[in-house]
Amino acid sequence: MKVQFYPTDVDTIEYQGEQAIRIFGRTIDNKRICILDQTFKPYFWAIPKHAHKITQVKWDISDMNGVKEAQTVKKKILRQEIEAIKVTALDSKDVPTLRSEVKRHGSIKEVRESDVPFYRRYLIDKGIHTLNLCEVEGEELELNLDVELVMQAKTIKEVDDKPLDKPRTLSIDIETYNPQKIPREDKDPIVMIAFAGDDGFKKVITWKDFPKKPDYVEVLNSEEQMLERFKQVIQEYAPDYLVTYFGDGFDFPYISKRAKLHKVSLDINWDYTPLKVNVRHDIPTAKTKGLVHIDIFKFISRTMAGGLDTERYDLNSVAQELLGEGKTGAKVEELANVWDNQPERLKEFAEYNLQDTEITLKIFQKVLPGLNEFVRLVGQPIYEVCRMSYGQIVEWYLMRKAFLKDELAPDRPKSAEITGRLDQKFEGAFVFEPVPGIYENIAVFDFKSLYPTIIATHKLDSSTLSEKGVGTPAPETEISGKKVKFYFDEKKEAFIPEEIKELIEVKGRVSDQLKKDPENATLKGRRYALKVLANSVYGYLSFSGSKWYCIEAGASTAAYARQYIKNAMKEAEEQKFKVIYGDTDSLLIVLENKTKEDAIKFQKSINKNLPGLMELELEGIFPRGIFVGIKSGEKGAKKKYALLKDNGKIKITGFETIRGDWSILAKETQNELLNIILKENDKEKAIKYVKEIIQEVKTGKMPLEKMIISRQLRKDLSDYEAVGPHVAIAKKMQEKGIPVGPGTIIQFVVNEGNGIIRERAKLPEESTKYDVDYYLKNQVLPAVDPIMSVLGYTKKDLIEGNSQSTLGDY
DNA sequence: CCATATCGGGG
DNA sequence: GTGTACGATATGG
Repeated sequence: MKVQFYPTDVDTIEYQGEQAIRIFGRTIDNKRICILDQTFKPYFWAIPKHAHKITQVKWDISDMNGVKEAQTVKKKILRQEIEAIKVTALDSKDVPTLRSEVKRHGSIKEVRESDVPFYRRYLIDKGIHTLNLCEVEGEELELNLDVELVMQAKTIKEVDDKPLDKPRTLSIDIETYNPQKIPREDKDPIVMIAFAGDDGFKKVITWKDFPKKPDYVEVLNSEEQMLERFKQVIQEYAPDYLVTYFGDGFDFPYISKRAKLHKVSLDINWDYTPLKVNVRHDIPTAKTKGLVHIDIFKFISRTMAGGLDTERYDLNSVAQELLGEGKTGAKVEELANVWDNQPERLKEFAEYNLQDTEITLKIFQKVLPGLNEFVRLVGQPIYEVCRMSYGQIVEWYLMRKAFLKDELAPDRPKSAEITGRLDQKFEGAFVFEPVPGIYENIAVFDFKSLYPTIIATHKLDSSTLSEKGVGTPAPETEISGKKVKFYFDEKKEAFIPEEIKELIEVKGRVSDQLKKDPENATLKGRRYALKVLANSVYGYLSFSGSKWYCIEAGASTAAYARQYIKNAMKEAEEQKFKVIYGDTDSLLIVLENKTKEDAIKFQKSINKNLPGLMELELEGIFPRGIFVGIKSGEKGAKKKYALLKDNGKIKITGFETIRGDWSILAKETQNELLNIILKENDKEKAIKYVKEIIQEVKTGKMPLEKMIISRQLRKDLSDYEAVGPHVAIAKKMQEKGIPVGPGTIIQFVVNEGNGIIRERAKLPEESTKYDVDYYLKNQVLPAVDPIMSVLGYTKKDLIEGNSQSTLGDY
């Protein structure tokens, strides 16, 4: 029989005594399907030291244990033809031992592609992209799986590149008992779980009854029963995708732990095995089989981050930006108290819980076209693509391209190799040191895809890297302090530069299509995915873990970039523009008595002389901007400025009070100050505002809650060697019998008195008087001083309340 | 300066 | 899973 289906997840299982490929998906008539493919065999490549001995080596390998077959095949390494031995193994489990044995053979130089996970190899070789329509031919099988159809594949192929467009999706979210804010897995139960489905399905399950229950609420008798029901709801809904916001890091580890305590088996996988939370180093991931767990936070905070303005990636901020709506209603800090003492208010929390799943679902649907494009480009399962770092995205994209071009990929470097690479540092981007100040009418220019266009235009990678004097020299640069100059032979065929060139060209075509259809989400996602991929290749070339590592190309790319940006600056100055800043690929000039047309003329004059795909763009004209100094001196800090946009929003770069370990006081003050300066352009108001704040701090009138600094315990108290303020407090809490442990957030206020900080740090409720000096010196001044010194005020001016003595400096 | 610790997301 | 991988920044010594 023949069936058309959309594959959603692929892995390997043991079947009939050997490793088989297992594909889960959804058929075109909407059934869940599982396909087993035993026809595909694992293989890797062995490269002989001497080409003339290849036949003998091939026979030696054929005789090794676990070898199904060894053949010589013409392939390419760095685009040069070679003869390689394809070693086909009987079973993928045998590959690691077989690989070592082949490596030990005296006439073998190296092995390649021996570390490609079996199912990834399968997808690449079969030309199958998950989510794209495929056709399988084979027999129906009887297996105990939670799907409507099981098949054993004879043949399988991709038939269309239109992806599964309406996956059945269920979003989930838990609420936990939280007397100490961050809940403790072993002590604090889950009190509610919400679900939202793409067909409008909504449900909240809990285990405490309360009045005025909405219809979607179902009350169970205990946490244990709620967990059983949780499982059931998922099985009944039978989604393709199970979507969470930070489910890898919170919901699933928590659910897993609570289920274990109650001895509930979370067998929601389509093969009836339980959900598994893998912890590698510090980072947990929750893997399901069949249905795919998509932690949308992971994808948004990593891969989409470059396309978003938000500085924070909490659900509310991301919803604000992507949906234009945020969270409303209950305050989650009150949940523990309401659960214990005010069950009549639990309705608010059921609504809150449901809202989180609905927002998560909407965010997922909003970013899905983009995510789909990454999956199509990378060609690996969506579960993995949405968790990939940039390095992996590039690497698996290149792996597919390498296969199509007969290029043999190197194995990943071993740890000794990685350590060696990490020690090699090269000179990075050029950053112009700005003169601190406030500027008006700032024209911002950008080299469009600077690094990718340099790599493609000058053909920089290991396939063109040549010895001294052969080919074209890249600009001189430094690696680990040594001056070096590399040569790249542009006449040679280049692997990575040609792939980049193609990416840039495809992106250009997508941009053209977008001009005709500007709101097309698929096209927007495609353009973004292409951009991210192209921009990541530079990092990939010099990333210590990469297969196609080439520090010479990385260092030379940066060297070319410095040359281009410096030349553009020089040219701007020659055309009598005032350059105020430049960083990597951008150039900021003030228009002064010139016009936008002059700026465009400058841009054209640069573009006339740029080779290949390179291009300078005018990003826009910003009405006002501030550049701050390093200390209160004259030198400008690099990468630390704020620009006022046309739409009145402020684009902040490099100011660091966003982190939670600053007090609210520092954050609010800095924000308000930037607003006064950039929007209102009122220096008098700025100094007045800062002085008022400082005065309020000095006189002790600032509310204590604005002084709270939060820090989280990350390990058991006994494991701390260095005792920071929050550790000291936690120890005291423990002595009093208050439970503290990993995850507990310690809030403290630094109080007046003698001794070092940790002796004066106290819990907010035990604090009497905050330490004026500490807050001025460590919170308020670091936040405002760099900005105020631009206006000509020294720290002294701010603290002593003198008049603006050094205004002349400005 | 280097080594170690913390944050982020979640409640 | 044909494994062994966060990335950036602050603080302590």
